[in-house]
This record gives sequence, C-alpha cells and structure tokens, in this order.
Amino acid sequence: MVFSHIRNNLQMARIDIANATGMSPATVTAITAELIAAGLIEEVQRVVEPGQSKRGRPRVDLKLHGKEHIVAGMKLTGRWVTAVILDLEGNQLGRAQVPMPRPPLSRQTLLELVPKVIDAVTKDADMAPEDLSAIGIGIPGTVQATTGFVDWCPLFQEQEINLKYLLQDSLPMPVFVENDANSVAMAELWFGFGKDVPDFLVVTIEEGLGLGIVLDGKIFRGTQGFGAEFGHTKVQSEGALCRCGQRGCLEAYVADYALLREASLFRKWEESISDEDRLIQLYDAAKAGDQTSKSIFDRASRMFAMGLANLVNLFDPSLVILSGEQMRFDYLYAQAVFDIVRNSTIQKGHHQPEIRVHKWGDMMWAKGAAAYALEEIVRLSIDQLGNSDAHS
Amino acid sequence: MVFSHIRNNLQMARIDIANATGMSPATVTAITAELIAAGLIEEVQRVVEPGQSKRGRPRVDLKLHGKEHIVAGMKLTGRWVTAVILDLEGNQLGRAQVPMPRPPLSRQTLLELVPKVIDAVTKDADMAPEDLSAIGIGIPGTVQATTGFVDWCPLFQEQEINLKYLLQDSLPMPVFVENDANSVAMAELWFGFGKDVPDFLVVTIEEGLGLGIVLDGKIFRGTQGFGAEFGHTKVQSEGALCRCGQRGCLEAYVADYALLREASLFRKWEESISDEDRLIQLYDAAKAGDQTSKSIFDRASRMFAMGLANLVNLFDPSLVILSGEQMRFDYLYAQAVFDIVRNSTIQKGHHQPEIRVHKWGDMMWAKGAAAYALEEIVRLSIDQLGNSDAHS
DNA sequence: TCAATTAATTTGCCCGTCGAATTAAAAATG
DNA sequence: CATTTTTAATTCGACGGGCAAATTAATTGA
Repeated sequence: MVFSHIRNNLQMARIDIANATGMSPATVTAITAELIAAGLIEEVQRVVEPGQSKRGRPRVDLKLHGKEHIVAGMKLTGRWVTAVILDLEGNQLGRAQVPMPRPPLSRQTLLELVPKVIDAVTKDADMAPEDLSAIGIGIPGTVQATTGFVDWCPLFQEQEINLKYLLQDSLPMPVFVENDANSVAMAELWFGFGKDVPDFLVVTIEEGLGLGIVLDGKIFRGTQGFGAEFGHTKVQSEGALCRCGQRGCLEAYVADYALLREASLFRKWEESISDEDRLIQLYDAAKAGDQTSKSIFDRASRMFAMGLANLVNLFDPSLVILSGEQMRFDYLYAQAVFDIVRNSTIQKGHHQPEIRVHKWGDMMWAKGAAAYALEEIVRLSIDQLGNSDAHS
Repeated sequence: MVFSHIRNNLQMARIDIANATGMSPATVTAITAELIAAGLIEEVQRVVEPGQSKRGRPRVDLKLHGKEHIVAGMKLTGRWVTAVILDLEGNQLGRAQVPMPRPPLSRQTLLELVPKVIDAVTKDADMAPEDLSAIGIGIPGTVQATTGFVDWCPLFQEQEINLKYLLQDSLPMPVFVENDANSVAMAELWFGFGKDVPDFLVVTIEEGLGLGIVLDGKIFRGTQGFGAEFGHTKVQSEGALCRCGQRGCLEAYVADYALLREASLFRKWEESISDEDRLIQLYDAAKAGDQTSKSIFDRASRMFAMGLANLVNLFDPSLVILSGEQMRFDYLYAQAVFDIVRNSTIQKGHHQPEIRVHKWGDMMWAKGAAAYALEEIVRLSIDQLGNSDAHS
C-alpha cells in the first residue's frame, strides 16, 4: 500500500504517505524503513525552489529505487515481437522489435524466439539477460495469469500448455505470462489514465478485441481465472461467422478480417497486396465518400458501440479506456460511437462513464507486460520481507 | 468470518470453525465468546446418535441465536407486495401478501403502504412492528444499496429519492433498500445454491430481467454502486423498442410485454383479459404446436441465451442461477437455451459454468431482502462489538 | 541566538492472533 | 470404579502490527 502510493506519485515524503493512506506517521516510518532496507525505495533530497521553502524540518522524499529490479516486458502478436526493458521506477532502458515467425509457432520455435528477443532487448539497454529480475509476456488468448497456464493462444501450435514453466526452464529468471489485454490494463494502471482511478475498463483493439477489467486497483480475471472474452460476446443472433467458429461475435464485425471479408464482395485486390494495405485502401475510400466502403465501417462501429454499451450497463464503470494504435481504427473512436454508447446505457447524467482514447502502440503493451512482471516481483519481495522478519 | 461460517453450516463446533477458517482454536474461542456475549450466537448440545460417539471431550456446537434479531423482508412488484418475517437463523416466522396499488405510486401512497404491510406481516407472526430489528426492501430499478438512494424505480412517481431515509422517518427500525435482483442473489447466498459458492451470477426473470453478481461472497454493485443492468444490454442493433426508450434491449425480447406485443399482431384479445391470461393462452398455443406462437417464444429464448452467453463470456462464472417462478418462463429454462449458451461461450470443457434453475416465487425474493437486512444488522452489531471493546 | 514550526523517529501501549500448556469431559481399560 | 486415553475448549504468555503521544531533528523567522 505504501509502496503503490510512492509508485503512483513518483516521489513523496513520509508525512504525505501518512496523510494519503490514513496511517499514522509512526507506521509509515516503520514500513518505509523496511522497504529501504530491502532496497525497493530510497530517500532523495527534495529540490527546494528558492523563495517557496517553508519553515520547519524539511520533508525527505522517497522514490522507488529503480536499479533494484530491472525487468523485460514482451508482447507477442502475429506480426511482431515487441520488447522493452523497464526499471522499477518505470524508466524505459531499452527496446527491441523483431518480426514474428508466421504463426502458429511450434514449441521449439517459441523456445528459441523468446531468448533471442531478450538478448536483443537487453543488448539495446547495454545489459545482459542475467541482469533481469523477471520477464513478463503478454499474449492473446485465454491465459490463467496466476499459474501461467495458456488455455488457448492463436499464435501457438500446441494449446493447453504452461508457458510460464516452459520458458522458465530455459531462462535464468522468473517468467510471468498474461493476457495481452490485461497487459494494457496494467500499463494504464501504472503509467496511464488509470493511475488515480481504482476501477476502469480497458478495451483493446488490435487483430482481435480485448478487455481488461480493473476493479479496486486489481485486474479482475473472471471467477475462474480466465480473461474477459469481450471479442466473443454476441451482438447479433445467428450473426457473422467468427474465426472462433461461433456466430455473432463482436469480433466478427469489428476485426480486420471482418472488414476485409465484407470488402471482398465488391472489391478485388491483387494477391500481392497485404491485408494492412487493403484496409488502408478501404478506409481511404470510405473517407473519400464511397458509400459501400463507408457502410462497412459504419456497421463495425455500430456493433462496437453496442458491445461497449453492454460493458457499461453491466459494470457501471466510471472510466472506459479505448486502446489501439492504428489509424484505421479511427472510426471506432468517433463521436458517433460514443453517442450510441450514451444512448444505449441506463446510466444517466453524472453516472455516464468517461470514455478516453489512448493511441498506444505495441511498445506500451510490452511495458504493461513488464509492469506485470514488476508487480509480481515486488509482491514477492514484500512477502519475503514479512517472512524473514518473522524468523529473526 | 466466524459468524458466516456458523451461518452457512447451521451449527458447528469451535474446533470445526478453527479448521475451516484456518484460525487457531484460541482465536476461535475468543471470538465466539464475544459473539455469545453479544447474543448473536449460542451454544447447543450436540445430539449424539447412539453407537457413533467418540471418546474425548465432546464438541459443543454453536448456532445462530435466532431470537436476537427478527427482521422483515419485503418485495415490491407492480402487482403484489410480499413480505416475510425472518429470525437470525433464517426461520420464517410470518408472511403476508397484499395487492399493490396501481403504479406509479405517489410518495404518500408509498409511505402508507409499507407500514401497512409491516403491520400485516408482523401480525401473521404474532408480533408487533417494534419487535423488528430492521426491514429490508427489494425493488426493481436502479438502487444504490449503500445509501438507500433510488435513482429510478418503475413503481414510483417520484424518482431520485432516498427511500431509506424517507421510510426510516416514519418507521421505528432501520430500513435497507436493495435492488430486487440483488435480493435474490442474497437469498441464494444465504439459503440457496450459493451457500457454498463464493462467485456466481443470479439472473432473475420477472416483469423485467435482473442480474445479481456475487464475487467473493459479496454482491458486486458495479463500480459506481448501481446494479448491473442486464435487461438493458443490447442484443440487436437497432432492435426492438424497449420500455426504457432504447432499442435492442434484451428485455424488449424476453419480457412479458415484449411477447404480448408480438402476439398482438396476429391475435386479438378481449379488453377484459389480463396480461397474465393472455400469456398463458399464448404459451398454451405454442405448446399445442402453433408455429407463430412458437416462433415468438423461440426468438425470446434465443435472445435470452445470447444475453446469458455474454455474461458467461465476460464473468467466466462457475455457476449461473436462473430464478423465476412462473410456468410461462419454462421456455427460458429449456435445454435448447443452455445449448446455445454453451455454443456461444469461449469457456471450454471444465470451465463451462453450471447453470441451475430455481423456481422461486416472490416469497423467496422477500426472504432475500430480509437476508440483506439481517446481514446489515449483524454487520453493525459486530462493528459495535469492536468499538465498545475499545472503550472498555 | 533562540523561539517557532514542521518532519521524522522513538517509546510505550493496545489489540488480535498464535503456540503451548492446561483444564474439561467424555470413552476405554483393567 | 479408579485410571488412562483421547479429544475439545480454555488459559496463559508472547509477539507483531499499528497507533498516540512524546521526543528528536532540521529548518526558518525574529
């Protein structure tokens, strides 16, 4: 609790922590002493701007001790593997991006890929893999973060594997695996709009649709530990076919492949043109006023708004963050979408959630994965702190 | 914690509580002593069946002290006001049901109605209203249970009122107001399928659709305190008009009025026939093989399954309880519905939630409201326990 | 130089919890 | 029938987390 307050405020004095948490100064002194002894935080001299110094003993700020833990975060998509190095303070020390082999990956390929990326990203930070305290990996699919068990991931050949233990065996540091939408939620919680908000939803828009649910400052993983399958909530009875094999999934209306499927009816592209480029052409056509192209995006955004509205109706959130980088998703961030959401939710007036857009790229997702690794490592450190005390 | 263990197991010995909670026997002794002193629990002699008695000091069972707190629970619908008297043990001591004046009710009518019902139900239990420690009231609409503030309720003329304080002024006991779906969830938690399950969803089917979300043994009220608006999640873009004024709400396909609206296209009823009877006729026709009638129910159940599937996809529950009394809802409990849910959710195999049906009537809803009142009263008692200790 | 002021620490205390020892109440034993 | 065995419950002493109050530390202002 003390730790997360310091983290959220970057640096603060003990007295401020006491006020913010409601604890007594005595308790704060005791706890911070332990954290300092454990190397997790450190004292820093507060820079006093001339003229505004007050009388009395000056406060001594505390901040996270960045060098105590350095971790890597990694994000796997069908096209790229993106990685960052983060220290405990959240400073980005290095980054790397390598092309992803064409999925689905064999176990062998995966076991070679991850260390390769770690080598690359640590090199970028002028470090060695051994310097890392942990790595966090964000992947699409259904992941039980507590155990590292991957029920299903579109990127892998093998399913139902324990990726955490699989990778840990060939790596010198602990590995934490997390659903990629939850990685982004984590990034929002540590570095983004969610810093001061205890409850919010993060909707991610990428190849698929993801949802991260943050309740009371913690990620809600469903009662059985699996992530929220927002992309496969149904928005149409007997609707469009989804790549999951079911019908009417939101994803089947909003994802790239859904848009291209529609477009293929009236547009013939050369084989050689990438999906990416096709989408850009489609989007440009819509913007230029082509009604058919426009109707494709219109339907997608209408369906998306409907899915969002359902989330708002069920969770009654005060904040919804939409996270996705690409230009081609602009239509999903349009005012029209927000209007539909507002008109499709019961929450009235001051209960309407704020909807904010974060155009974050893969790097932020990787940072989220790193944040998850940091959180777990810190949690372990603090737990051990308590235990070692008990023995002494 | 100790208290809820005793409540859930009806009666158990101290040593069992220690084992179940992980506390030491010493602690259990201390806590139970306090609870006994407060009158909340009492010792009972365990009935030893001959032949199966073990050596050693016999365990002394503890059970809730029913007479310590007697509460009333009340459920308001558009047609009836249903009330029960419950003691702390959950024994039903009395019941009453009076017709509801035609909504919307004025403040005056409401303020007269509630005491009248309390008089009736306490009389049925051979008691006086003064004997009640509290009353709990379950109403449809959006209710902030913590404050008793009613944002919107279809039964009342006035909206945005604090029903809790409004009623408390004219009643001798504290009043707790709760969304009716949450009342049912509460009933499941105390008396039903949810007794041993920490996380589950309760879907209620009545005039509208309700949802109670139980996470970690507590009712989840959305991050802003308002209940989950399941009935107004959207299952169809630009769909059927709902009584809330929006389009495509699940309720607009499943609720009574939705079915009758469809039926009115091909069936003309006498003015005098009640909605209730119309529905029964419609249902009988469908059962008898009338294709048009059947298609109405078919669509309703298909939409309902879709809404359920979305809940499962988002919350990943291990248990979903469907609660509704009337025969006319049988089609919603059909195997076909469960099949659609299973085929529309990502959860596979062992992660599929169990779906159970509870044909509970208004009386159980009222019991849930009473349970809520009991929980609040007990919580207050236990809190005061700690405080009075601090002073002594 | 000395008060005034504010931050941080130390001290002593309370409370909840625990392990270990003790007491209580039964059955089994000879 | 007294004694041992067994199991439940309680008591006792101790410990750790957290707090209020007192104390110490470090600064500004008079």
